[in-house]
Amino acid sequence: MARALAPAQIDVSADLIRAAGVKVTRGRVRVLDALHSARQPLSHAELEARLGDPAEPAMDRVTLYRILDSLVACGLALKAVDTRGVFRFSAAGAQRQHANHVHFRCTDCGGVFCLKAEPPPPPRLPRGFRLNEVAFDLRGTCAGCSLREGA
Amino acid sequence: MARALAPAQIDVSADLIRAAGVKVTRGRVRVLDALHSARQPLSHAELEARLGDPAEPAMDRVTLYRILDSLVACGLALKAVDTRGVFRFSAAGAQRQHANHVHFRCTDCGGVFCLKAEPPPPPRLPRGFRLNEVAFDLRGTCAGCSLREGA
DNA sequence: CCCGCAAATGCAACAAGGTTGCGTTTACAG
DNA sequence: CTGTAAACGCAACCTTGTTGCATTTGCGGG
Repeated sequence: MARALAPAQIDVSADLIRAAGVKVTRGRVRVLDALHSARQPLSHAELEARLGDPAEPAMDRVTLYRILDSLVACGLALKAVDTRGVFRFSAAGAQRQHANHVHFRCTDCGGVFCLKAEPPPPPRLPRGFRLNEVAFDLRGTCAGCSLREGA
Repeated sequence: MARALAPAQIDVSADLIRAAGVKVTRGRVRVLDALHSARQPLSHAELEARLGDPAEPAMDRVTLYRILDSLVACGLALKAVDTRGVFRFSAAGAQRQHANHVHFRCTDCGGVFCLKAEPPPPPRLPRGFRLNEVAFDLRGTCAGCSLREGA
């Protein structure tokens, strides 16, 4: 799980970027790398913090926004908005592991829990509609919050 | 559809607010009224525009934020975030008609379609979890967008 | 009907998240 | 090696949302 920082991984990101048909720059490689090694979608602020880690020249705020936009535009990253209204970015493909899961969202603490159950088969769609993904989301109160409330 | 601006409707909002146990003010009544007569959740900016319509003193920006927060806090309004990361508010109850529907969201045009089908029974939850609402969301391309893409 | 107090309002200032314009640097094709 | 379009850095700006504080107002009780 905790993979060594082999230079090989950098090449993977670089190759992906090259294959996407855009210029390979250090910034893009670093950002895509960070997205790949993240276990959750990251906000702009979180990415900025992570990239400031090494002695690197700490990339510009605007540049990071533009890099993220370009990665989204060429299909290497995905952009979504969280419950606070902040954009979060993830490496394309990373979210596939959560597709077709059943999720439980706690309306109290905002937590998301993956249930083991398989999603039910989708109903028949009107003519011309093409299905891509199903999300079976249950909303309510999780065990922890139920307990605190009941007390 | 276009209902007359009977003063009766104002009283309905006022009564709801009073029943919720908070002070009845002109601002709250106007806002709740606007939310009730809206067909979709409204953003702060949209509400501000609608309320500026009559010769009313055009309520303060911050006051509108606080009125919305208070309506949410006492359960008369709901707050959600849209794809742009902006908060949208709706009168409580207005969305109930969409709860427990099956929805199809077009990832192309962003449109939401209500399907007639009933949502499948929810799976067994871990101990302590309390279910409140189920959302069976299908994502893909709607008929119109499929057609345009195929062309 | 008036009084008092907590709640609500208005105003100003601030903070975070995101965008635009422009001059400079850099990847990379020829 | 060189030219050029793309990417970058910087400064300024916009929108959305929040905080502090002084003033006004709803409304319960005298």
